[in-house]
Amino acid sequence: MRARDKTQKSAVREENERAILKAAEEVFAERGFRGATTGVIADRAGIPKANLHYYFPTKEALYRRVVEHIFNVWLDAANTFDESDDPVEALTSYISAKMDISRAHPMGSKVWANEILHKAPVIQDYLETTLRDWTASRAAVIDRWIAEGKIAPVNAQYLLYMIWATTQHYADFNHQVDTLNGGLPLNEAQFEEAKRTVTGIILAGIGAIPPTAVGPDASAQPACADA
Amino acid sequence: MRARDKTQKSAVREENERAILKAAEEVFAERGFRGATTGVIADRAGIPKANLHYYFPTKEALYRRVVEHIFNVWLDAANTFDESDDPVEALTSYISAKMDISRAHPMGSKVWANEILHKAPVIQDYLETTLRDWTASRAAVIDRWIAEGKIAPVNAQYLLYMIWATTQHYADFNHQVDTLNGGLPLNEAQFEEAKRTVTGIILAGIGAIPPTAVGPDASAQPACADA
DNA sequence: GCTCATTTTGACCATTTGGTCAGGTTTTTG
DNA sequence: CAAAAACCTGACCAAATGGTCAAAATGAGC
Repeated sequence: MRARDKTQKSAVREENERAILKAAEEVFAERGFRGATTGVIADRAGIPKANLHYYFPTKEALYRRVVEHIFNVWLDAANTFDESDDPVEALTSYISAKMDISRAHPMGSKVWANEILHKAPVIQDYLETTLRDWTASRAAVIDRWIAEGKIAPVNAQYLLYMIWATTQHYADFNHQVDTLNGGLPLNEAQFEEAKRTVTGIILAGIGAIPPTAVGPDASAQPACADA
Repeated sequence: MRARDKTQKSAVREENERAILKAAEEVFAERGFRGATTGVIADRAGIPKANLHYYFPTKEALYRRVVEHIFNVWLDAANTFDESDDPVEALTSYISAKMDISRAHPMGSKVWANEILHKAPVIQDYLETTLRDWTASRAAVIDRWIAEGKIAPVNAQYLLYMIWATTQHYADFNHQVDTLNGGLPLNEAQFEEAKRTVTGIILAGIGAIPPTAVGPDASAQPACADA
């Protein structure tokens, strides 16, 4: 090819980068940045190590691309928060989206966790810009719900942390969860129950729904706790 | 010394092992198992690397000791769960203890998180014995509270995960929490509010207390959510 | 089929790192 | 005090690993 549009990637490049990034996400998640070796990543992508370095000059550049991709997936899920202005609907869909990502995309969550654990050497700027802005604006939404009497007064920031921690636990700590489940991954029904439990406790915890009203099939007595 | 009691450690050995283990916990937390080097650990402990290897023959043996120590700290906190048979008291003291550990002992939590993230190569046996037993017995307690009508029916296992995830978040993700707090660690008042928020949402979420009744100073209207 | 950019790869290198070892010093004990 | 045990450490080594490079293969456009 003589003069390709510089923004256009050749098919082979596209395909190789995809394979490398997929392998890299797995290996970085399993072994951390230091524990991951370009040799192993290349093997898993089915190419020689020297070829990997042709596409990604350094291990750090590759890692950066992986983390950026994960951050974008995370941002997509974050948008479900805005699907409704009703706290029950908004939080239900947000929690559901985050739980689904934990199940379908656990490697990404693990890479993120690893990065934060090691003081975010690569993504500190994201934390200070995009994440900080997102968090502040959603905290404002929650504060408005409180002002409108839709939910009980709780600290919005710490509520968000609670949602993040709980949903991501099913990705980051899935090995522990699996072990405590007899060594098997949660099946579909178990995972749905976990999702209902998390959603129910959060929503009841902020007074958006009565306790025990977990899930749409909640027909039990409305149960005001101090009755 | 000719014939020291084999279970008795000399003072110098005691002191050196202590310094090494302290340094090791920090370095393993900051850099993970692979990222940590015996050289850096020795430096931070103030001894030559060869001396470290005199006390701990291999890096893995040292790591194992660190993880065992952390597990014991964790078990101590776990006992606060049994201080009372009242769900509000028991869960309040348990959550409080776990939050305090996250604040005072974050390195340990991070080492644990790292280990689980990497599929627990060293502590799999603990997960399958001590942790599994502890979890099952406390789940039974929670189920009894449900049967006695003290709390709403929730899945005990997933409730426990929620408590672990939320409390440990303040240790494992403290860098993210700090960044979203303007780059500064949570001060005493903020941390206490986080603790109250977590406790309040959990307890209200399972119908043990009414929403908004967060903390002992809750004198606001009792507010039954569905009123 | 010629040209030239792109892609591929085995061989290689410098650095890092876990761990060893021989010989030394200090402490305990009889 | 003498011997034995415990402790200390600089120098060293083999393996692993991130990255380079030169030479070869490939393929698009003329």
